[in-house]
Amino acid sequence: MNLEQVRALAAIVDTGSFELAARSLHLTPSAVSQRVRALESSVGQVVVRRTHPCTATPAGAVLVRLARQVELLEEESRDLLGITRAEPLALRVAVNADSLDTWLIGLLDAASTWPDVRLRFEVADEDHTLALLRAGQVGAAITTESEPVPGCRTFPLGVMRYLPVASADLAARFTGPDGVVDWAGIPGLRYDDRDDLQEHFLAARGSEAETPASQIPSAAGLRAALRAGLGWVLVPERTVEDELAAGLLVTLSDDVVDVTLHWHVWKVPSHRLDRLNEAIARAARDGLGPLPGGARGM
Amino acid sequence: MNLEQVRALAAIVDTGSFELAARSLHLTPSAVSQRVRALESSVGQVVVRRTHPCTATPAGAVLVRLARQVELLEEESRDLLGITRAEPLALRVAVNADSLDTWLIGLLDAASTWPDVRLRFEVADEDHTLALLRAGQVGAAITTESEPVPGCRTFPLGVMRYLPVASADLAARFTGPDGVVDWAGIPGLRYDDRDDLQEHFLAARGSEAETPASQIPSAAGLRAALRAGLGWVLVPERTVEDELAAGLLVTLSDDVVDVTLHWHVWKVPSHRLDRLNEAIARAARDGLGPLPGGARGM
DNA sequence: CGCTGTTACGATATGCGTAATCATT
DNA sequence: AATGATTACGCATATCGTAACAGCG
Repeated sequence: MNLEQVRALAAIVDTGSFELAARSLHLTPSAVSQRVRALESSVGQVVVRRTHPCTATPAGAVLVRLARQVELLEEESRDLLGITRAEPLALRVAVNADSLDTWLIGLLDAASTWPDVRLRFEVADEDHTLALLRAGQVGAAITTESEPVPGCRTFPLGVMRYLPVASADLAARFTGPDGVVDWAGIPGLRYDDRDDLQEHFLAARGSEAETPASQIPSAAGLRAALRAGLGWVLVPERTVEDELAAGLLVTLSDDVVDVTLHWHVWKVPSHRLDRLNEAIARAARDGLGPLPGGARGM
Repeated sequence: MNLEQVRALAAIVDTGSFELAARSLHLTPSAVSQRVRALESSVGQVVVRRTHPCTATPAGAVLVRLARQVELLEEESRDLLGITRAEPLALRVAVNADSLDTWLIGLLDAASTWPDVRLRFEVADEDHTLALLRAGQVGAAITTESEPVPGCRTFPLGVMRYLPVASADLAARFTGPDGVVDWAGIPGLRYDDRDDLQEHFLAARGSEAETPASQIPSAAGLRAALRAGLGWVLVPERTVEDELAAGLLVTLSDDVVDVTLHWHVWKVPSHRLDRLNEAIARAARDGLGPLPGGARGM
């Protein structure tokens, strides 16, 4: 198996097209096409879907992961040999939007001092982060599932607590004299159409959850809408602590939603990954709630 | 960094010479020499000592490990793609002689059913197994130290118990009427010149251990010499259970030497390594004593 | 019809083998 | 001297680029 050809495949999946891949490899599109052709004939399977953007087939995903892991090993060796490359290595990490908006910010401070890596966060739904990891597209992922992934190490990060909040006046408008919220009537907000957390919350409260919630796929936008009284939303506790204390926002219920987050990462020996693991664990310790079933470190 | 060149280096270290490496790569010695030359000029360091046999320099060791780990990843990908190569992959493991003679035999039964790997045991002194692992020469090692190796995973295996034994008549000859053994007088046996276990045992008993022990670097030979009454020796308990029960051999003291063994293995995602880890853990569970400080699984 | 991937074909250059040379024992 | 690594050199072939072609939106 020719690893240069595998690299070409990875570049295509990275850039999304043969043309951009050729540019990044300092080659012509023709050469890239020929490399992929040779690779496909050697493995006997189609490795890339010629779509826009180009995507890896299941067979291609295996090879993409191979390319990335070899790249990591190679950089590790280069470090040990004292050969420093000009460009830092890209570490792709799949995360959910809420994490990136909240506790992962603590990681960025640490990461800013790493000269040899460039973090590439792929924001995805919690379910989809695992798919990206399986596909070899990312080297690590934050998930809600602790189900292990082949070739990966897993450790629990902590609990992210969501509170049902709304602006004080909106809450007052939809709260009865008995202090019970009219869940079916109060307008909802949500980040994107994959946000099933809120639907579960509503379903558990008898509301059939067909409430057409406003959709604002921006953390800042969502908070602004929240403050403006456009609707209620389940948000990470940390993001609204100040507003709650100031009385601008109120919780609609004492119930909370606790989501346990897990870290999955390639089992490849790399000090870059080790350092990332440590920093992630630290950021989680600082920014997430403790684990439910007794403390277990990494 | 050209991985074909790195492969050539690994082949040289494997075979011990440029010529044999060329044969194994289906090339001429000239081509191998040129590859190494190109590699050395690209990393700016000498990677192999032109001795007999050829050995890797520190820089070369880094690259050899890279080659082996990439090979493992590549095979893993090939498995996932359903491409089975003709020749199984060589997994190199550094072990101490005693383990290979005793509890590791249980592993061989399991390993015989693996069509895709060929185990290559490198027998070495316990201290040297770690060196082989660090050098990238082997992918896993059994050691007496739990000190972690960068890029490796470690778990404890269990305790190997050594008994001081001798033939019944030799024991009788060097045991006083008070039942105390004349450690300074009784002749000793040992496997090889690295066997410091016995010297420690003697030193702890006041004997200054300059006893010129007979040296028999063969497990079968050592046991034959033991039965023949040539000397006493510290041997793994399991190897002499039957003879002790039959009264052919006797223990010279109730004191035992317990050595805790540890497993170190590359942190590379490979189902071959995972399977090996499991089998090792199982063999250790069956063939070694339980861990001293409370049971902790892998 | 423009965009992007593929193919045909000529050009080049990487890298091999042959054979002579050098070093080491 | 013999063994094994290196080097000089010519050559083959893999691989690239150019340019024409094809599929698709």
